[in-house]
Amino acid sequence: MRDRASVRCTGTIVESQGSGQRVEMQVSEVEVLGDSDANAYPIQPKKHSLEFLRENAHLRFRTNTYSAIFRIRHQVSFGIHEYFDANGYNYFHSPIITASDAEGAGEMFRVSTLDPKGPPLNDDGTVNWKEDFFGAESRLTVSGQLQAELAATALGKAYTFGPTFRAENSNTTRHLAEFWMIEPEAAFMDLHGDMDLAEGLCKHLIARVLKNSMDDLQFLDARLKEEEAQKPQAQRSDMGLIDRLKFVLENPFERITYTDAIDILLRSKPHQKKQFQFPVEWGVDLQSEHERHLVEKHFKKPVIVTGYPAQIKAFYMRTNAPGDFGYSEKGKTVAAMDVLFPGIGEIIGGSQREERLDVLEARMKEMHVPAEELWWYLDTRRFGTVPHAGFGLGLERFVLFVTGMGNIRDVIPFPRTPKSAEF
RNA sequence: UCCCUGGUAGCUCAGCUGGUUAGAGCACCUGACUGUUAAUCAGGGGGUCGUUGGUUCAAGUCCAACCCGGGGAGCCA
Repeated sequence: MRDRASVRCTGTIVESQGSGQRVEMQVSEVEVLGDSDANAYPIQPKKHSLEFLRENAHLRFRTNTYSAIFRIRHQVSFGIHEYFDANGYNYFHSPIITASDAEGAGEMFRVSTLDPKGPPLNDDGTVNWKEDFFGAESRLTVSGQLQAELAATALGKAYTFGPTFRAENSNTTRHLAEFWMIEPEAAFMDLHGDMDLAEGLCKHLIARVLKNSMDDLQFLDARLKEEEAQKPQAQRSDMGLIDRLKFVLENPFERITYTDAIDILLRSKPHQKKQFQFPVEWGVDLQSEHERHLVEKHFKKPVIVTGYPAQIKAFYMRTNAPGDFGYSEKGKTVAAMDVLFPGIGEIIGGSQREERLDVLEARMKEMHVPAEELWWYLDTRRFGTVPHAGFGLGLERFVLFVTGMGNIRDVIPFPRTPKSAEF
């Protein structure tokens, strides 16, 4: 029998004489169920780098770090259903394959059964997609939101929770090509309700993990402290993992408008000392450095930013009028909201949707979104339209926060990223 | 995709300005010892130095291209 072998032992549990353990087993019989060649087995009984374990993703669950992470991931996933079910939301399955490329959330993966070496061609030399499996160009979904809106106008409250795909060449610690997204959508809900829902969900999930996964959290907390101890003093965070979760749970998220956020940034030290790399002025999108300043330096807690300029946001977001939350004299804004978390940045992006057909169509034209392809979506506005709102929460980003891990590839079992789809 | 950084034994890494047979700790194998739990002691095996090409009498070391990892940025969840 060698290290890492799987065994079945028969014996007696007795009080242990050793330190650091209460009981031990005095074995009378050992059966080797599966031996293991310790020479060939990649995971050694020692501390491995996360990079190395990532290359052995098929075995990394066997380490205490990853088993803790994936137990917590389960708690979060289960808690999502628990929260929405308790609040009257219907779990709605949006499609994974879609024939529309106008969802507007990013580059898409093509789905095809055509032979790439010699696809059927039209007279003008372009590929004849009518010959393809679905009779049209089809792709993997980047968002279930449009379908969730259909569900909301029927069921009242609905949420999707499924895999989502982005073919963006993003190489960061918080992007995946395949990730799991939660997208609630509710009829008769405005942006305030949307924010309440988002904050309520985050807090429910944190509370659930604190309740059900304390052992794993303590392990990850200790792991994090060890890691922090090797960093220079200035980069260490003042709170441990569990303290951080409790803090977020017990304090209201800060809610500010984009216009106020810009004002805060303009008055901030880093701006006055010209330490920001990107310009701060009304109309530009908030960069990571700006979000970090607001969340980690200025407010020191999760922040919800609302009322972004229309030109930097998606076509389906509701245009603000005077008196609306987030309206600004400085330019056209929409009823959008981003929830920003410390260390991660945007964890939720949502909005009240544009329910007025004429306004929506004008906006689509302005942003070159092909209305013909989305005729079915526009039907929600044609036939008994209703004010409604929703958001998208990235499951892995949330798990990142709850586990205190630094790389999104470590909180999904088999990460799919540019140049990497093994296992 | 851009910027920075790295790729040397199974793992973590050392290898100064190019110079003979490339090192350490851990892991592994053999033996000894042991109420051990990061055991200990002695001995042993193990590397085409990311790939390809170039410079040179000589390349792990210098140059170029490419591949892959890590950090940051953009796109966003």
